Amino acid sequence: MEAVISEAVALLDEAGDSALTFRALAARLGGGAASIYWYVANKDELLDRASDHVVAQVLVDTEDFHGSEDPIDDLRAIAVALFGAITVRPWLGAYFMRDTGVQPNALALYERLGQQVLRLDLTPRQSFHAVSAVMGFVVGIAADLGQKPPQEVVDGSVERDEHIERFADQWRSLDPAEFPFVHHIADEFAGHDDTEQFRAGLDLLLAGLRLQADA
Amino acid sequence: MEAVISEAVALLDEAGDSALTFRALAARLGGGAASIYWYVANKDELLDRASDHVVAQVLVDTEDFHGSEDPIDDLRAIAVALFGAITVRPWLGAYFMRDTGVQPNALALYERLGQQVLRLDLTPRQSFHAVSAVMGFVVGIAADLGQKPPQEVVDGSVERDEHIERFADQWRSLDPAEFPFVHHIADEFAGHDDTEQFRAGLDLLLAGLRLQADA
DNA sequence: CGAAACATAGAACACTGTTCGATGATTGCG
DNA sequence: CGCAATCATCGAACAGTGTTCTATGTTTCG
Repeated sequence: MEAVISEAVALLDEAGDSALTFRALAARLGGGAASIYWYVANKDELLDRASDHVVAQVLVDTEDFHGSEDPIDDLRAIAVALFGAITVRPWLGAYFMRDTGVQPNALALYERLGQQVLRLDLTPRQSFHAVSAVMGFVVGIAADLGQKPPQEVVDGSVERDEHIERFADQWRSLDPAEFPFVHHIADEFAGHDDTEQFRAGLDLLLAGLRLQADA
Repeated sequence: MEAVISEAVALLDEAGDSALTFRALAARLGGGAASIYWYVANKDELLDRASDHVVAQVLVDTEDFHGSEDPIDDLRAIAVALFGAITVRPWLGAYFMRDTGVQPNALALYERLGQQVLRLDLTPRQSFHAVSAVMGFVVGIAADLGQKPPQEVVDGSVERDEHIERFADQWRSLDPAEFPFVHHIADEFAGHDDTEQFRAGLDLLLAGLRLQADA
């Protein structure tokens, strides 16, 4: 049983979303496809269990992220850790938003974020909105980055830079009068780092939260 | 051609993500499934075109959202409009994040957000991060709401409240010592409004942005 | 008129999730 | 020990999917 979802995660990690098929998974486990149905009711449950399995690891990794002087620092640290986990596993983003309240470990993570917000001076409604916003932001940005490149860039990172540069060139070739902003940030886009981009947005969100807490 | 993607959008609107199949679409159009391949190379392109088609409408709806006294007000208005469009069409969220830079109308929307940010006093990098953050937040939250209820709640909104209430009850039955935050916000969750929740998070983000612009 | 471009479908293929029924393996117990 | 009951596995089949191929009509226009 543990081997089933463990191998499912491995399969997703190696070849992505579309690679997880009952027959492929069965081949890895050295058995028939129908056998998997003894452990899991359907594919949805398989994905839920796989997601929850890696979220459990995030939970472990963020175990000590509490009790620092500034609750918002803890909040940021947890969010960054979750973001990192989804960045490494793009498939996780897609299957994360669904059933946030159903998958036990996802709920625990939600709670962990919430406990930091509890340390701020906010109304219940404000804290509910704050945690939902952080969670949504992390998942949204991470899923955004989850779009895999066309079919190249499955190897070296040099080609990744080229791919992103080609994108920027495409932007630069647009009409400057009609797309002033795209031109304005084309260079930034060309040399951007995903994690830095995420942290910048997160900091905006947290700055707004701090403003609200200090009001 | 116009009829193809138009009917595809209608199909997605009526019965959701899984209802759009080549055979079902062909039946609606009164023809064979293979005929669709004359207009579109594969299903991915069909979905891209369908997405872009409705984003075009968002573009029209937000045409006048510029030039107000406060650029951030315009930014908020555009974001809310986009959020509304995805709320009405949950399928759009899932297919929105991919190829943001490829689908022309999505790029135009990105530009429209960016032009408001240009009015703020920011570095190119800051404005790049700001627009990406707003875009990611909208899509992330909207996609989060896109998870359709189990299989009920396809009709009256009364049952929706019951469904959400059952969720809240489940939360309330957790161990208060282990889940203090979940208990703290259970009532808020039970009576929450999706749009209000979104706007609250967006306002946090925009407050942080204003802080950065005024610094 | 006739050829070239446009447009349409039916049949088949490979692949997916899923079900069913039969067949082994293991275990507990009288 | 023997044997029934549970646990576990698998092959074969089904319905449904995206996609391709090839053949056939339909329109356009020189």
